[in-house]
This record gives sequence, structure tokens and C-alpha cells, in this order.
Amino acid sequence: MERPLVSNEVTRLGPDAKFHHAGLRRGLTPSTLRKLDAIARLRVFPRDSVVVPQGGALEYVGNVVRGVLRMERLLADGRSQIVGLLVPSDMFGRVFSDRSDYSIEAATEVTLCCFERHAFESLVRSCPDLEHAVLLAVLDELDAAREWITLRAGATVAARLATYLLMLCRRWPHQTSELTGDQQRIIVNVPIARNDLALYLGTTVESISRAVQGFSRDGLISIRTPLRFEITDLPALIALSENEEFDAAALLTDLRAGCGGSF
Amino acid sequence: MERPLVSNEVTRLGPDAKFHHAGLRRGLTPSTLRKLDAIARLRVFPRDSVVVPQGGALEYVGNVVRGVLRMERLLADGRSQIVGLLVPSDMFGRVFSDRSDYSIEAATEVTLCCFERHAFESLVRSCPDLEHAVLLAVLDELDAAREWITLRAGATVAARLATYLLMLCRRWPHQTSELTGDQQRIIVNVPIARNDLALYLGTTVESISRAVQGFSRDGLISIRTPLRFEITDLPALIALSENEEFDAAALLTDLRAGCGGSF
DNA sequence: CGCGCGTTTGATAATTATCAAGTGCCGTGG
DNA sequence: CCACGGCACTTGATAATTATCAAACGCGCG
Repeated sequence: MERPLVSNEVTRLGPDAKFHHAGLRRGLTPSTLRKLDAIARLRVFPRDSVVVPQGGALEYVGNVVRGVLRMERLLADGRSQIVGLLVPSDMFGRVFSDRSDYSIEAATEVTLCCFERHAFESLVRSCPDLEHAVLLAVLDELDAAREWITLRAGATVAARLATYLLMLCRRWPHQTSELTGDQQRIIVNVPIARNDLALYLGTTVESISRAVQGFSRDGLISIRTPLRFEITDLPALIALSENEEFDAAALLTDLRAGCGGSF
Repeated sequence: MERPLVSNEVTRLGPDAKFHHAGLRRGLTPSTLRKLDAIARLRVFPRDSVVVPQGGALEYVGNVVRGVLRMERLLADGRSQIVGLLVPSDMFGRVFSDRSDYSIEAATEVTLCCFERHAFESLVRSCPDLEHAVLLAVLDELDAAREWITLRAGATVAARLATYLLMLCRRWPHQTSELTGDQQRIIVNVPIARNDLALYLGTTVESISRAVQGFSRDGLISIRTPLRFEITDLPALIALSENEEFDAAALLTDLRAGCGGSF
């Protein structure tokens, strides 16, 4: 499904204004910022292109400016699995390591802010404020990994899908979610297609489809387009996710509050 | 199963000599080391005690000296899930965050080297070399999380169990593994009981048991004790794990090579 | 000896993967 | 303008895997 992905909310961000390595820039001194900008290069990758090959040399690190990256691991039997998604402001690649044991690919068309790894690393070593920023970024990544783990905790496909939708709303409210006109309901824009969703949730395309249609039948969601759902019964969705950490009121107020997201 | 856990290889380490915050100490200046030691306190926790409660205040960070910690998340329906295990030299807790969304509990009796979080954080802020060490530690944690993800990639319980056993051998060769007298086969000491193993591999005690017994029937392993297996067909175990990244020869040579582990 | 705990084993039901076919949509090209 | 092919998604039937419930086993310990 090409079109909805390109025009998806997640990718419909302003021209780099806010998310241009926002995750890193925060808290840096002007001097460090200047040095950082000096080695930064914006690059655009088409959908499904490989940014970093699995097991390959890791030449670049950087952060996502626009679009979605998937970290994908290929298994011996040909199956593959998505071990994480990266959205704008997330860092990709790994500092202080020269190999990646998973490949990084473009789940949509992406714009990346790239730094040549060695140049970036020496900058990190010479600028303690940048090192601190990197530490925070890596801690975020760690949280994301733990969140992924939560995702897989769900026993059934339905539970995992519910958790995923709720995670989208909470972690990236203004990139993936909107409110209906009356501000009563949330509309979620799933940033990836069924195929990737299946790999991400550890199941198959068919099971994902059945779960989505099941939600629709049960009145939990209303399918606007295959990647755009209106959540019509938020409490039920939360109950289904088997996760106590979601709060309907908090999700809604977070969205109503202009731009109080996590960035 | 109390006894085997206490006398398990993983917990049978020398008195703090090597693993006393080894992960952090590496590369630190004597000055920083002195400051670090000044705020360090060794504490012992009995099995199943809660070191950090889920959702609770995060007062301490530190690293494991002896024993195994489990990071456990409780779900709304009462089930729980292990999101990671921490073995000697691993850091626990999270710097620069005051809540933990999972609890940290002792999977065996553990000895921890604790730092009061705020004191540790200010030390981190004032010592760039310590910050660098923390960054490396967090990167290791991130790798561990990704490895966990690999663990769950296996479609069947058998595949996940095989992957887990191989991961033990590769990541902590000298804490969990030994060689048979003729140096031909590996003996793995599983650091946790069936119950935790089930939570870790995302299945039930019964399925774990069936998988273990199945391995034994098929000649892949020989069960010495419930937590101590001799791997009798390493290549088959690797094939079963559906993971291309394990290498029988490498695992064996790694173990034969005195102490060339990852520490 | 009996109790508790961890493990094992068995039977059944629920969940999901797999295989197979069908639908709707869009862009291409006659 | 419409037929065609490709792609993403949906739907259906069947088989494999696993969770669940239930009970038994082995073993250390009081």
C-alpha cells in the first residue's frame, strides 16, 4: 500500500523544522551544535531500501528526520523479524560498535540526518555535553526495546495489536494520532503496512487482518482506511491490551493539549 | 528449587574479586574510582526479594556482583513476564529516570553493589570518564535487550529454548558453562528455575518441561539435574534455534580458552 | 512419614500458522 | 476509456502448536 504510507501523518511533518536531530540537539552548547552541524548530512532513502545491512559495516549513525525505519533481523530459515521501529528524532546505528546484527531498512520513504560514525564518535569523545545527549538517546532506545518487550507480552494477537495501537497514541501522540472533530475519539494512523505489522507483532499478515476486522466487528475501532482507525471504544481496547499502564483519560488529554508530546 | 540455585555455577563466583562493578570500573581514572568507591555499598538480597518495585521510586542503581536479578513486569490480568535477566557485572536500575516500569527482583540470592541514584548521577555529571563508562554499560544493556528479542523470535518453544541455551554459552561462557572431562561437550548450568524460564521464554512451565524432555529424548541434551544439561548434539541444537549466528566451533574454542570471555 | 515444592506427564480446548482463494484499488497500456 | 496485472488486504478451511486443567512424581525437610 504505497500511497497511504507516503501521505501518512507520521511522514507528514514540516520540513525538518522540529525533528531535525531534535533528540540530540536538546541541551547542547552552541559550540557543540556548530561542530555537529558541520558533519551532518541529510539523506533521503526510498521505501524498502537498506540503510545498514545486517552484519555489515556500520558506517553511519544519525537520527530519523522523516519517515519510519525498521530494524530487521533475518533468521536462518528465511523468515525475518522486526526488532524495532524508529520514528523521527530516534537515533539509528550504534556508536562505539562497528557491526550491526540486524539490518536497518526504510519502512517508508525516509529522510535521515547522517553522521559518519567515526567523526561522530570523536566528537562525542571531545564534547561531554554531546556524550550526555547520546547517553540519553541510548536510554530512550533502551526504553523502546523494553516497550517492544511489553508488546510481545500479550498472549493473543488481539492483545498485542491493542497494545501496539495504544503505544502509538502514548509514545508519539502527535505523529500518529489525531482527534475526531468533537474531540471525543482518537484516530490512529498506523505508520507501517500489515506486512511489517505482522513481523513486528510476531504473527502473520492473516492474523493481523483477522484481529483488525475483529476489533471493527466488536465496535472497538472503525476502519477509515487500512492504516487509519478511529478508536470507538478506548476503555475496551485498554482492557484487551492486558496492560495496566494505559489510561484513557490521560491519552485523550495528552492529545487535546496542543503539543505536549514527548519531544 | 532452592539448593541448585544457590550452588549454581552462576552464583559460585569468587568473593567479588573480578565482578565487583567490573562493567563500570574498566577505563576509569583512579580519581573517579576513588569517588565511586566512596558511595558504593554492597548489599545482599535473599531470593525472590524485591530490589526495585514496579512503578516505584528508583532510589538505587548499581551492578550485580553475585547471583541473578530478573526484571519483571506485572500485567493487568495477574500474569507476569520477565523482560530481562541481569548477571554479575550487569548494571541494574536506570540513571536519569526516577521510575521503573518493571520490578527488579532477586532470581537467586544476590549480592549487589549499590549506589544511591542521585549521588551516582551527580558523579556521572562531574566525571566524563564515568559517563563514558555508563554509556558503554547502557549500550551493553541495549544489546542484551536486542538479544532477548532474538530469543522470542523463535516460533516454537523448542526453538526459543535452544536459542536460550546457546545464548548462555556464548554470552556468559565461564559463568554458565563448563566442558566435559574430554573437552568435547558443553555442560550448561541454567541460572533460573523452570518457572522463571517459562516467563522468560514467553510460555508455561509445562511447555518448558516438555521441550526439555523432548531435547533429551531426541539426543540433543542429557539432563544431569533439572538445571544442568550436557549438550550432546550441539549442531542439532543450533539448527533448531533457527538462528544463523551461532557457531559450534566458536562456542567450544571459546570455552576451552581459559578465560577469554566477555568480561 | 507426610508435607511442600518444583518438575513431569496426560488429555482437552483454544489459538494461530498455513495454504488457498477471493476482493478492492491503483497505475499501466492497449 | 477500459481491461489487465500487481499489490495489499481479506476471508475461509485445515492442521499444528500450545495453553489450560488435572494429576502424579521425586525429593528435601521438619
